[in-house]
Amino acid sequence: MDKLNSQSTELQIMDVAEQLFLEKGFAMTSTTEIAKQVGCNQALVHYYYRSKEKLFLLIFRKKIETFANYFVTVGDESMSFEHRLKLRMYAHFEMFQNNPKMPFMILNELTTNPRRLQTVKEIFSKAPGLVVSQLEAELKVEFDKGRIRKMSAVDVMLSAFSLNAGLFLLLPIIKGLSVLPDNEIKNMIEKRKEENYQIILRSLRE
Amino acid sequence: MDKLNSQSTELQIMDVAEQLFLEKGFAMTSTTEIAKQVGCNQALVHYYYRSKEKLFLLIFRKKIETFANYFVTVGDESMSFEHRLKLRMYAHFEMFQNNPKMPFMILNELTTNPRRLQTVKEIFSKAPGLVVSQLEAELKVEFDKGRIRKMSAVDVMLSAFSLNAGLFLLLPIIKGLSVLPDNEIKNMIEKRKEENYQIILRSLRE
DNA sequence: ATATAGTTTAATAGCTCTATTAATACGATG
DNA sequence: CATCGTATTAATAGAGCTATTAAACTATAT
Repeated sequence: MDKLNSQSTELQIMDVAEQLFLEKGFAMTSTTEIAKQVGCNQALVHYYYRSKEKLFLLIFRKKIETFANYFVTVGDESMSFEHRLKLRMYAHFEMFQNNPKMPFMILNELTTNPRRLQTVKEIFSKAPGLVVSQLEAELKVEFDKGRIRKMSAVDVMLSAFSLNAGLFLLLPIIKGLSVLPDNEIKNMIEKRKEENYQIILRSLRE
Repeated sequence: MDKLNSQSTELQIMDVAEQLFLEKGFAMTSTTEIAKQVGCNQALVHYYYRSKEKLFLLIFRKKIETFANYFVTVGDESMSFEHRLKLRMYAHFEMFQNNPKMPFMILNELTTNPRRLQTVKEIFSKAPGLVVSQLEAELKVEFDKGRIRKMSAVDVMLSAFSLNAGLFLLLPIIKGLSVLPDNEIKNMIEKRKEENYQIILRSLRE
């Protein structure tokens, strides 16, 4: 193995682990495989991170926090409702673009291992219904102006989330079934960013 | 263990396996656990189904076929475009309602184990682009009438799929975070069926 | 009652995985 | 160069898992 790697072994382990956990999930990834891919002894994984679980939680927490942080993006009071909606939708989408495998990892771990919901609860406890009630208020203002139909913030968020996450969840399958040539995929993703915003916007129109 | 169960052990094993595979995925489910939950010896699982992989594939194929079959639902020529769209969206949604854990299982297995894409290809090879081109044609008719904006069938299907599957993928998390009281969940699901149809319909409006 | 086919069990081989331990190599510092 | 802390390795305990095998059980037909 080339030991010319600039990074410390400790960080390399973390990086490789992140890749593998994202790709195949906690259960399907072994510390042996991580070590092999780093090119070091398997004991080193435990030397630095004690246990597979602890190493995983480090990475998982980071992802959840990235995810949670997105929610603070609010936009400016002066902007139109449409503009603010667009900003949010784009920010959400771009977070997934930068972490395309995050949605699957989070979904996978929370579904197969419900115990992990606790971790999420803790991290989200800070800003829980705050975002929802914020959006709720904005929707009410627009509704009172007669600009949009009556719709709950939870519903809007659920739709937006499904559309954005859905694309990235399906991406490996789309690629695998080679429905689209590789070079057009990037294209398609970029188009879906605007499309998803449009869908949410139109779904609100009276 | 009560051996008064009406079903044969062979079928019981299949049923329990289906539950567990749906719940926790292939990797996280052991034949030992299946046997324990059935109340029989672990060797029986292999006696009837040879290997864990073969047992899994039996179940996985069934799910994929259920999924693929939905696509044939077309609707009547005489109906309006809206009506046909509604029929399809509802059929799709109801298939998920009847198999709420199917989306996760399929997604999980195809993502963590790309080798399984082959299985899907085989099953889908029968009616591949047929459904897409069918919808494409219908969209063109409506577009030519000036009733809807220009949009590709793939885009529409991706959106519809994301919205419908998204709800059922998120359900365990929504329940786990106890965002909603248990009795209101059924309510919410039923509302989302119409809502998702509305979203797709509105996304098409010129 | 005995033979026979189909079920079920206990035991275990063989594998892989996590985690630990003790020994060794490395590298900086005094 | 001797020392000391850190990094790394080999070896292995201990657990769980899949799959196989041979023996035991059960029911049914002759």
